[in-house]
Amino acid sequence: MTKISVSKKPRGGIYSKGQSRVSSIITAAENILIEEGYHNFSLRKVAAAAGIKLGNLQYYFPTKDELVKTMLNQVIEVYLENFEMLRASAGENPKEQFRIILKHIINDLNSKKTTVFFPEIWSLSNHEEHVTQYMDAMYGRYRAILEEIITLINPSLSTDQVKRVALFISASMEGHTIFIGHKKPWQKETDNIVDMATQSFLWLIEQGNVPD
Amino acid sequence: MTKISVSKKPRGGIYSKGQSRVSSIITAAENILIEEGYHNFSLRKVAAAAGIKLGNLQYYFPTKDELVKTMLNQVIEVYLENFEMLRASAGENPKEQFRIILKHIINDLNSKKTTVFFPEIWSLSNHEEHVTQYMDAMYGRYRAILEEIITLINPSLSTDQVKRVALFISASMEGHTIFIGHKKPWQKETDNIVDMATQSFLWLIEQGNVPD
Amino acid sequence: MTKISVSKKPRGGIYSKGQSRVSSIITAAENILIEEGYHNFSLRKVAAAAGIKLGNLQYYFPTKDELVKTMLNQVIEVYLENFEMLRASAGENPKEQFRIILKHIINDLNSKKTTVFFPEIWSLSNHEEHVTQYMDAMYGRYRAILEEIITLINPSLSTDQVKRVALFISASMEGHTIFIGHKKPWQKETDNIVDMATQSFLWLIEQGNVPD
Amino acid sequence: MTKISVSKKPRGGIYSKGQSRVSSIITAAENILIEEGYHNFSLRKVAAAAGIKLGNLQYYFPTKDELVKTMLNQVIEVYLENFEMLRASAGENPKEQFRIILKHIINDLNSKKTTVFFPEIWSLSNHEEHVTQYMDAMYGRYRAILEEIITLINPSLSTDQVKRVALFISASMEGHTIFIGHKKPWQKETDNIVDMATQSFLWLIEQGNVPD
DNA sequence: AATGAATGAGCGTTCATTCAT
DNA sequence: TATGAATGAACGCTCATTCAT
Repeated sequence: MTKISVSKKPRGGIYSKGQSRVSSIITAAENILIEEGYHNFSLRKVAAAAGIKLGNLQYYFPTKDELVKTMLNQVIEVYLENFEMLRASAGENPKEQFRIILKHIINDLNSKKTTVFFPEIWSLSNHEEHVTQYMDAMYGRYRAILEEIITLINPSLSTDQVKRVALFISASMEGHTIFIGHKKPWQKETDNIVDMATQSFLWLIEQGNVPD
Repeated sequence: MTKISVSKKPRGGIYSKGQSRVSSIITAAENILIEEGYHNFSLRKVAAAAGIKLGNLQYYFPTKDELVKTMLNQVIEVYLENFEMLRASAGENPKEQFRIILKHIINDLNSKKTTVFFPEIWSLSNHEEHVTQYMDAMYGRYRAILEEIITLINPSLSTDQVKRVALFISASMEGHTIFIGHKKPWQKETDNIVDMATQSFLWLIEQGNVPD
Repeated sequence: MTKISVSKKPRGGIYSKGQSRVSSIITAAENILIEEGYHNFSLRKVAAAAGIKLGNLQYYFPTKDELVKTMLNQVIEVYLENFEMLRASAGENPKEQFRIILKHIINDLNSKKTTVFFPEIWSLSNHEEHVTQYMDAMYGRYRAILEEIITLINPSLSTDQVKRVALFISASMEGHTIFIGHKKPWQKETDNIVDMATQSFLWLIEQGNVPD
Repeated sequence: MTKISVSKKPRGGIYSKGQSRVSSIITAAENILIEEGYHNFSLRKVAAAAGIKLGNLQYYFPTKDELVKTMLNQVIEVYLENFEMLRASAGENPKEQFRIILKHIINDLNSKKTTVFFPEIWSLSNHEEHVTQYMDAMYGRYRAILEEIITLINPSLSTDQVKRVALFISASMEGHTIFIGHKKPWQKETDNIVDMATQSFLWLIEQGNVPD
């Protein structure tokens, strides 16, 4: 469960003003990415959104790549932290935990940030090596949690079987982003999707006939 | 099942020269999109890849939008035509048809074109209105086929239930693009994914407990 | 009173279809110039306005210059022909003729065509040699008519005095284009301008104290 | 007598380098406009004339419109300031003031800048809304000065009569630009034009028979 | 820490022109 | 006659980046 860190850390860590600058820049960058898409993402727009001049933005993030990396890392980190917190607070009954987590994941797809950010990451990961690494690491940690719960639900599954079914489940859920996400045509079906997902995935886990 | 057509057709009707130019431009555009991603997609690159000058490309496609629309429409059309042909030749046993179609869809994710194109479309659809329309229409036709087969497998499902389960299945399968697609880390799991998908989706259809 | 002619005549003189093509092109060109100004005047726009393809337009007018020359010549010619017809039908009393002609000239400034065309010609004449020639020839013929009438009104003026006062009068009237022309703020003052012009110019002619 | 100001100011406030850059760009722009005409006016040419790169020019003037507006505003401003200074130093005798001012205005038409700039403005004002505004405001201030003097010469004229005769006089004088301006065929007649203008306009004012 | 200034490259687009059909 | 096809140049503009202040 390796944590990915940005090679050259943004400056201004000590001073609280600089610190807040960095985070306000990241926030601005996230907004631009969400509103305009990566193909319209520019440092000038981020600077304007952050209320600073281009030159100053580039004092904190010398290159565009630096900023994008930091931003993606941040988004992913926050996303996973929330997810891990959720798992920690999900109670003791494994099947109940599973239900809660599925529900949370699927409901989260409705948020604008998730709806827009993830397709950008998927698209970028096909063209930018370092994004691929972030993404794979993210889904690794993500699946790790599913794997834990799956093992609790059906301890007779082998490690490989668990990994396989976790992969199947996580992949299947990601796919709903483009159908029930923010402003997507099937958003109102979210609860029904949760229902069908819980049923069929639990059946797959419990029934145990997973390829080995 | 409306077929979407491009409003302002590209030139090149009378002479065969123009006809082939148009298709070679589209091919070049697809390649650039696949190799570089939409954020690096430029008319100059497409023209170079097509072996013509920029000015000539813009004789056939007066605006970038025109070209992108035509290209997306083409890719989607070919994709759906293949899919519809497959369904037509899939034999008589509904469950067998379902198996074959799932297998085809999931195997298709391995191709570079599918792996790269679809995330670009998903991403673009969040920022460009007309891409949203293309995409929604495409998935509409795509699900229509699934709905037919689902009805054959379990005729006791209501229309709404059929639509719901078709949505769930198609969405779930799309999600695998980013895990088992071309050069993705779990490509070797493709067959196992087909197996798990077939099992769990068939169970969901047959067991009949779909939200209504 | 030299008549300016286009060096290379447009083709299609014999065939009536070709003939009308030329004139419909000229009409289209005039409209584009009026609506868009010379800085937005292009062969493509003219072709579109004429309802033909660019290639065909350039069959009749091989270069942009050719078209512009022909168009300007045409506009000027029609303008002068109207003016000369007016003078021919203006009655016998010289002062009355003068009044009628002033009134006609000034009223003509209200028309969109005159309001827009002439400033374009003035502007172009500062940068394009051949336009200067057209323009000077036009104003020469224009003043010739004024000179005739001025001589009739006050035969005691020398030739130079007549030329001088005709120059002063014609120049003064041209200036009103930008104030009382089509959509100009003082359009409603047109009649009052006619009144003041007639009074002061007649006084200048009759009183006879013109520099010699 | 509203002073028109440019909405989005060009950069270059703090450092003197930027300040002088702005004015050298404006000068370059004026020269290009004068030498080439607006239909040949391009940012690349202006940048080259200013001895800077295109990108740098656009750092100071983000859009072409911005530059053109600023340039026109500047030219007009300087023109009016000179005119107002002249009026302030024109002595006490109203008729003498009038003579001096007419002489100045008409002589100014001989300068290349005036000869070329004004027809460009007239032409542009027919196609670009904001140029119309600049131009109208300019002539408003211009006539205001004439109106003052006219009132002094003949106090019995009503406000409307004064405005009317000022309009007539200023319009008439503008018209001479295209005949006695820089390199125009009648440049040598300048003094005679001054003479005729002074006589006839003074007569019109003093005689008092202005439409009301 | 922040802004000003400048560059060079690339973008989508428009255009006059030439030549083949 | 008329259109199709293609080119090369220029346009206004956006951008990431560098460096001075």
